[in-house]
Parts: sequence; structure tokens; C-alpha cells
Amino acid sequence: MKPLQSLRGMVDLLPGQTPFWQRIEATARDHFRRAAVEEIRTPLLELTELFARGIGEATDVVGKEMYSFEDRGDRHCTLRPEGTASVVRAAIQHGLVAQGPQRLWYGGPMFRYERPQAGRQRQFHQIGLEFLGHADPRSDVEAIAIAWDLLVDLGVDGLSLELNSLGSSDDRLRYRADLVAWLEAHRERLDPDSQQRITTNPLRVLDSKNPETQDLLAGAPTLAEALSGESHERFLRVRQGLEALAIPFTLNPRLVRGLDYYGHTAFEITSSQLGAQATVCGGGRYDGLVEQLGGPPTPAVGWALGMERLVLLLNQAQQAQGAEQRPGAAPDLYVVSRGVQGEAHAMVLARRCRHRPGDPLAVQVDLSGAGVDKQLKRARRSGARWALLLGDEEAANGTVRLMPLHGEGGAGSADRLLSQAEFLALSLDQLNA
RNA sequence: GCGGGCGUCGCCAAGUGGUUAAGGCAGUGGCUUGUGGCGCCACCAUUCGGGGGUUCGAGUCCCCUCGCUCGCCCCA
Repeated sequence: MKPLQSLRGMVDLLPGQTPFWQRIEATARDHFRRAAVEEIRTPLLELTELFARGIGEATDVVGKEMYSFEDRGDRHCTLRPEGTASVVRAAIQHGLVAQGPQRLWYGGPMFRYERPQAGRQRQFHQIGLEFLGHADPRSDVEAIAIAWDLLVDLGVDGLSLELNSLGSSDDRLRYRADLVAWLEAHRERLDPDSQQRITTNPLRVLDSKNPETQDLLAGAPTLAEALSGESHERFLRVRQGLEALAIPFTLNPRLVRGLDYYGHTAFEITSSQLGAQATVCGGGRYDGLVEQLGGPPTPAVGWALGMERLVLLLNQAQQAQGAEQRPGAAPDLYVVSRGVQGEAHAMVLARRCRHRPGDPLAVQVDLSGAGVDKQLKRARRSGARWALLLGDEEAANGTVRLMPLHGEGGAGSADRLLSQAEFLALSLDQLNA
């Protein structure tokens, strides 16, 4: 029988990798706590309509990337492709937005049916932040600052923050008309992809990777020129806020986000050290979404960061430092035993060590029944700091042999014969002595 | 959905038409029924992702398929 494999684009996280994930999660939690942001957890499965209405029918995410199916009650269900729509739905459903501004974060798996490549999988993980009910440009600044500080704290370098303003929906409508007219006038000189997008999503043409198209675009009307005085003023205040916090950014007038709900501030944090999928964190303002999903008019801003891409960067950073990979769950103590009495004794002592008051120890018991030298070899490889040797003699007279595993160590010279009670009473410092 | 590259043991990896599929790491057993990063010995792929074809003969050539990977599109 052939062994089964995971589904394409669905990735197992093996023990060698999980410490990176735990570190990111712990750091994120800490930053959110310090910024008074509360966690919200929503279902992985939602009605398809939520995403269709929230993200936009015409977007790629909704048009071709959703994991959708009908359940046994003929409901149209979709595995969430992003977090914002669900969070907004939950906040409306439970009256959160009616209770005043909300500062929320979430984390977990998202699903998009795309061709996997570096930094992109079908099941991937995001951590996201959503501020609901704040219109002030300072909320944009704070949201971005939290993301920036988190990434910096994780030790990721080579990051850059790119910023743009998409203006109000009126601004965009006006600009869109101007842009389409201009693009139509230059249609023959555009690459085929961009020609397509004149009708499907003209703003995206600005983002084209075709060099000739980019050259041509130098003469196109810009979004910045199309901003109303009010939008312009708002964007200025966001920029000033970031400058006041000494968070470096570059203006990118071509930055256009792919989900329909974004307006005004849009930003991405990218890394030069990733492949083609260089965006680590992306977000912006989405003032119309809450109302569009049936809630009261509520301004909002948020972002999401891609865990896999962050893990990629942390891996690279570690390799660059040549850091040695230590077992993630190395025990303090490795218990080696021999003989019927000794083995029984080992189980009892291991449990006492794990549950002793004061300094509980992380203990691994060798369960192989192999010879003592084999067990000691494994003890060393486990990364444990000490080994405990237990045989029938020790079991009979209530003693243990304690052996430090790292450091110089001559043959057998360093092990200590202790009574059980003495051993259990040793503090971590005394163990090292 | 569209391109490019790749698929030999858990991991790394030789081998490019002629059979006995190297080697290293890890693993298991032993030398050693109780003592340290070793060392030595043994075991560890009837089979080269899968299927079909060409050939006297295929891991090696051809076709199909699956998977991985990088890129496009798009996004975190």
C-alpha cells in the first residue's frame, strides 16, 4: 500500500521548524498585549457570500482562488481566504462595533487555491490586526507602528515600508475614469496583460512588471494628482505621524492593493531577501467594509502578515549567523536505567522530577531497554544537561548517579552518587555545581 | 490557469544503454547484560515517483501521468 501524502500546497510543520513559529506567536502576543489589542478567534469556514461581498466579486481571490463547497445542508461554504471579512462579520454579529472602537488581532490558517511557489502555499498562516471605529489618521500610524515594531523585534532586517494613498472612493472613481481614458489612448503600446486589465482592473496596470509598460506609464495621470484636498491632507498627516515615530518609509505611487475594500492609506512591508513573493505584511484602511457587510458606518484600518514568509526570513537569519540547531525540546535531564528494579525506579523518579516544587525539570526517560552505553549516547544527543543513571543497586539503596553531559568530563570521574532525597532537593544551580 | 527546472533509502548523494544500484549521515544489532563526544564489525533500495513504450538488455532513451520546485498571474 502506497503511503498517502498531504494535499498539494498543504504543508506539515515538523519539530525542527515549530520553534520559529512559537517565537513569532509569542512575540506577536506580547506586542499586542502591550498595545492593548485583544484577540478574536473566528471560524475557518464561512458562508461564501461573506467573502464575495467583503473582498469583492471581481478580485482574483474571490474569482479563482477560493476553496468552496456545499455542505450537507446545501449551504455555500468557503474556507477563509483572509481574516478581515470574518472579523468584521463577527464584530457586527455580536454587537462589538456598537460598543465603541475595537482593537482586535487574530491568527491562524487561511486557504487560497493557487499554484504553490516560494512563500506561497494553499494553506498558509496569517497574523492580523484590525482597528474598528477609528477614523483618525493616527490610527493608521499606530497600526503600522505595531507591525513595524513587531518585525524589528523579531530581528528581521532588510525590510522596507512602502506607502500610498488610494484616496476616497470618489477620488478613485474619478481617477479610474482618467486612467482608463489614457490607457485606451495608448493601448497598442501596452503589454497584453495590461491591455486585459484596462477593463478588469485598470489600477493594477500601474503595478505591471513589464519594463516597457512602466516606461510608458511615466506619462500617465497619477493617483496622487487625483486626490481631493481632504484626502491629500489626510495622507500628509499619516506621513507626518510615521516621521514623528522615526519609522522609515518610501512613497510608492504604484502600490495598489488587490482587495476591493481598501481606500486611503495602503501599505506593504517587503523584504529584499524573499523571492518573488516579497510582501511580509500588507494592509490599509477599509472604511466602507463594515457597512457593506450590514453593520453601521464604521471606519477601520488593519493589516495581515504572512507567517510562512516571516519564518523564511528567520530561517535565513539563523543560517547567516551559522547558529547551531539545538533540539527545540531538549530536556534538562535524561534518565538512563537498567534492570527491572532500576527501570521501575526511573519511572518514579522521572515523574517526581517533573512535578517537584520549585524547579520542575524537563525529563526524558530512555525507554529503549538498550545497553547503558547506547543510552548514554542518546542522552548526549538529546541535548540534556545531565543524565541520571539508575540500576538495581541504586534502586535498592535509594541512591542515584548524576552525570553532567556537557563540559570536559573525564571517564566517569564527574558523576556524583547522591541519595534520592538529596537529588530531588537540588536546585538548578546546585545541579550545575 | 500558463511557463521553466527537477524526481535514485528517513536525509545528502554517485551512477547517462549491459546488473552486484557506490558512498556519507541517521537508524538497528554486536564488540561491552553497568559509564562519556570515539573506534571497529554487521544489518539497512529485488529497485531508481507511477504507468506505458523502444531495445537482446533501461535508473539511464521516448511518451503519458503524479509530485516537488522556481517564475507569471495574484497576494500575506
